[in-house]
Amino acid sequence: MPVEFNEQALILEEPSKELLEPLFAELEFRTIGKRVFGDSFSVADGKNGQQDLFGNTVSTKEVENQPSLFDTPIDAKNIENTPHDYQLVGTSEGRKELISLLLQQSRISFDTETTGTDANFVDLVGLSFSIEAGKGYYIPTPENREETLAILEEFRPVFESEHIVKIGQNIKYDMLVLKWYSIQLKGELFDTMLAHYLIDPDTRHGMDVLSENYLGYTPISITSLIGAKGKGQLNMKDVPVEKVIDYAAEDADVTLQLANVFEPMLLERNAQKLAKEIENPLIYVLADMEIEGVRIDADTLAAYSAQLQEDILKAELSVYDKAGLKFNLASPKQLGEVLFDHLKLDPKAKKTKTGQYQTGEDVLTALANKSDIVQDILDFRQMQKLKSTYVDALPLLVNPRTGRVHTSYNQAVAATGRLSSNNPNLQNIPIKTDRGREVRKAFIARDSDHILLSADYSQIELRLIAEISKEANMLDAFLNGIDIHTATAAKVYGIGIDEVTSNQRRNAKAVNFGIIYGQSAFGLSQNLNIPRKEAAEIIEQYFNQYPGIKNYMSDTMNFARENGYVETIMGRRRYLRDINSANMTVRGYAERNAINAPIQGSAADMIKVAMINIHRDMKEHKLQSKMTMQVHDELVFDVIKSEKEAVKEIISNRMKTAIKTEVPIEIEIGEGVNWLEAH
DNA sequence: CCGCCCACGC
DNA sequence: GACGTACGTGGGCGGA
Repeated sequence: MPVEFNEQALILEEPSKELLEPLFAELEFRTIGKRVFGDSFSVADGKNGQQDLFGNTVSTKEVENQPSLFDTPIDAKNIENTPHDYQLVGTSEGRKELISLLLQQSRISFDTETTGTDANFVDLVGLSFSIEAGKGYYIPTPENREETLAILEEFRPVFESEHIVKIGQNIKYDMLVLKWYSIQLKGELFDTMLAHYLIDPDTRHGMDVLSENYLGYTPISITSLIGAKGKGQLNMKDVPVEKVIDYAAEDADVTLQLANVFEPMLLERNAQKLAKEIENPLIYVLADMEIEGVRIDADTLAAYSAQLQEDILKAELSVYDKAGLKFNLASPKQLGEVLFDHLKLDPKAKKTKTGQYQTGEDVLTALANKSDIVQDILDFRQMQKLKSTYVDALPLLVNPRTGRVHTSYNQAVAATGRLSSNNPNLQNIPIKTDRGREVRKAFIARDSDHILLSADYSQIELRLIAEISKEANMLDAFLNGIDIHTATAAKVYGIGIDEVTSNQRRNAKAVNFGIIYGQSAFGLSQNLNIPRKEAAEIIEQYFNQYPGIKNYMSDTMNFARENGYVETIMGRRRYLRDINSANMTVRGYAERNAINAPIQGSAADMIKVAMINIHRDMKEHKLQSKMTMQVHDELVFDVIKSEKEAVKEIISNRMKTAIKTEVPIEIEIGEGVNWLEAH
């Protein structure tokens, strides 16, 4: 791996964790944490220390008293009342024995303990393994990097074995930590977080909650080790090793036990293939993309920031001038009061449920003819957003080890099967406005020998709704290569393709998107700013011309009502608990999910398959170029110029053929020195 | 610290 | 009469 390690960067006193904390708390990714509660902790601290087969101190606790009905609920199992055998493996001889034991296994679970939550910045503190429920091993790693590397070298045959299945909870994190130490995990993976994501994507997938729900066992909380987050929280490396043994070994143990529970559940829910052929293999692809990172032109952003700052100030002063008073323009509450109480721009101004005036973009735009203050406010908002969220934030996330930004793709957040991205979020980089597009120019190729290449699926969700519904007219339009929104307009308005006006196409486009989301006539009328009656007529014509779509919608809803779930082309399920609710609002939400989830989810399935195949092809052809970003229907590559044609061929082939369909799948490939040019 | 409002993407 | 377009991430405000 072409990564230069910088010793200084490795000794981070304060890993940048503020941003990650909420995410990891939600995932209960148990490496850094929450809050100390007292000290009801009992570990192998000598008083029950014994020698184990590795000649190390053993932390064991036999169940002395079964909990009585009167103090602890019977199902509230925890380390205090549950037999376990968690061992410290702290010597070279011990490790040797453990490694030889691990190498005999067909599957192992493991976990890493680290100094923080961002795999790209942390140091390793220890490793834990489990090969049998109730048993676990903890191997502390020294603070000295060279010594840790030496220990990891001992474990390399285990991690890099093609034959041992590696079980983990959010194993991509551990994979990345190991990659930063030049260990390349290999072999089949089983991620308990992803298994549960396939079993029930709408619920939570953190280890603690999974353990409680499926094992009836409450794991040791991270806060009992490192304390509450905020000032005074310890780092895992500062926790005495005897405390970490149980915590870490229990993690590996619980993970193994969860895998044992989830494997049959995956089969029951028809999700085993998705796990084995899509989600688990994709972990390798995402880890490679993340560690590769993306180059950012910090100088361009710095210059743009200064310019924005100037323009923001101008807009702000203009607003204060026109309003006749100074206030905090960044405060929607204050702005609402100025616009509607002081300037009285709209006597019927709507308020939010918290009693503030609404000042969102659509509200402001509707007021644009009342006062030219509105445009200044919109400009201010837009520039402020660009500056704070992108222009100023991105350079702060450049990793000093690599000079690149390394996003994290979350594979278990979006209930439809999509990925999400954070730190930074590379899936919401601006594109719609000129000011926003400037940000895209700052995403650049690795060096002058490289270019960025962007490949987009064209109208993938509409193609998939045509595919799934088998709607003949829509399939025809795609098969004949007619622009789908123009074709839709011609149908809806009963005119020829050549007669469609740009306004008619715009309306048709809005309906096409509305259909995907289960939009109503009211929603369409709002969106297009047309009378509700007109919107209803357009929708009626739409269903007349595309009867297959109408059938798809009612069939899908009936399926959901009967089965309690809907599914994608690949069988990815989303359970809709509220589909039969008596509450109209709640049920309506579930019904829209029933329509949308198979479409959005099938598109997610397709690009995931493409990514796995592209990744494999690029490795097999020993190409140096890298896939670096995924934005739902787009893949971005950092391509060495000499490989351009070969890479294009692989991308095009694999994206088009990821899933066999009747509807033609088309992609667009662009290239350039930056992301804006490539797109 | 956290919920709300707002705005960026697909 | 209320409701009213899917899925996300994140910055800043302001009340607790």
